[in-house]
Amino acid sequence: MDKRKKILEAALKLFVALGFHGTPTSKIAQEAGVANGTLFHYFPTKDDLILGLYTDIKIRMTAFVNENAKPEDTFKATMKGQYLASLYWALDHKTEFSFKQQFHNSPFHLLLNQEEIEKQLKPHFDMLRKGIEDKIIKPLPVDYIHTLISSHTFGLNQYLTSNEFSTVKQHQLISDTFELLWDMIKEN
Amino acid sequence: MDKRKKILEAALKLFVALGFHGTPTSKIAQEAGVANGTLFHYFPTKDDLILGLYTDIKIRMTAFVNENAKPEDTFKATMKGQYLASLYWALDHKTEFSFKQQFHNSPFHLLLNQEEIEKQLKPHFDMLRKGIEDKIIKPLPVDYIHTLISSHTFGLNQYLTSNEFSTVKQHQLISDTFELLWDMIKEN
DNA sequence: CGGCGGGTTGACTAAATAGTCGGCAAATTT
DNA sequence: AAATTTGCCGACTATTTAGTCAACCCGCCG
Repeated sequence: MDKRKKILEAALKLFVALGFHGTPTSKIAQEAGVANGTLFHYFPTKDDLILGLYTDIKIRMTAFVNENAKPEDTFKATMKGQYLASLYWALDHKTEFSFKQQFHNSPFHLLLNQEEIEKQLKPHFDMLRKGIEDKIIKPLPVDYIHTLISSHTFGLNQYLTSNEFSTVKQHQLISDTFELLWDMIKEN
Repeated sequence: MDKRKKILEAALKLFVALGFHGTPTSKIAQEAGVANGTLFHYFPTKDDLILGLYTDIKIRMTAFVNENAKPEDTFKATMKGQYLASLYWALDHKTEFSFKQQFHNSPFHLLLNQEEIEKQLKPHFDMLRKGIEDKIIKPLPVDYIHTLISSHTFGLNQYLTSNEFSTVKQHQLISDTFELLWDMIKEN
């Protein structure tokens, strides 16, 4: 039941293991336990499938971060909340995270609507701008700060994924790393 | 002349534009102005070609960084030299950098020899360990520091690539960013 | 009951693809 | 000059692939 979901799950697993073009649609259908035609019923082309999978993951991740990162009283606490939430999501969804990474670093990311991306980023940028106005963080271009934060998140995630740590230690490391990041951008 | 080189150049260009499996060997041969069979004369399989291209780029990059980042008197200056060199290389070789990124984030990176990688990283790790011993930088795991630095480099590069800055401004930004990074890891 | 329609099937096809192979032409060696 | 090697060619093939389609199943409504 819910074959669309099964297809997406199978596609995720295989794309991460074999790459986009390395995975034939027939194998995806097989892995999903679904006929070949059914796949094309839900996703008219392979590109549609890849893009559909990306948006599905993106939506689920954004939902998680929004739920778990409620705005706190201070600017720093709000930022930390978001930082922690996205990192924990990535750790709990390694395959999804790996897919996202692969997608962003492939020519497929060109299929994305640039306007759409900016719209999604706007709240975050607004928050950073406010932090600058209030002289809490350094007056750097917001997209620059954003790039630094996200690559930082990505790096830490890679480190945590390639080493196996206890949950406690992991939490400690994430928290400490946020402090490093904060030192980097806070106004002195 | 030097068909091998022509093949590598064509492969680089097409892989970045179309993805690994999105690029047929026939198109690579055509773009290189070389017969189909010639490609397979130099690279018995497509995987060999991808791996060959990766090592070729890696070698050229390492050579550049080693030349341009001579050990300076202070620890910080040495580190800054390396940081600048790799960033300038990336900016001067955008396509190569993009390929490297795509390669690392694809299942192909599994073809790499893990031992080999560690051997290449050793000098860098040794340097960081010395910095810790001498109480110049914070006593964090060296592979952790390394991950933070490289993701940082990657992020900055992405930022510089997606915005067009003047050379002067670019240099300024790179230098400033190193200071941010340095503040993050230096012992207080 | 009979017919309607969305979801599902899997055999099928037209096109594309990685890799082969027999041979050629220009160096290099004898 | 003959023989051998080497790099190179491009037509060819066996296989794979994305996508099609006619038929089918089954719940639902008139």
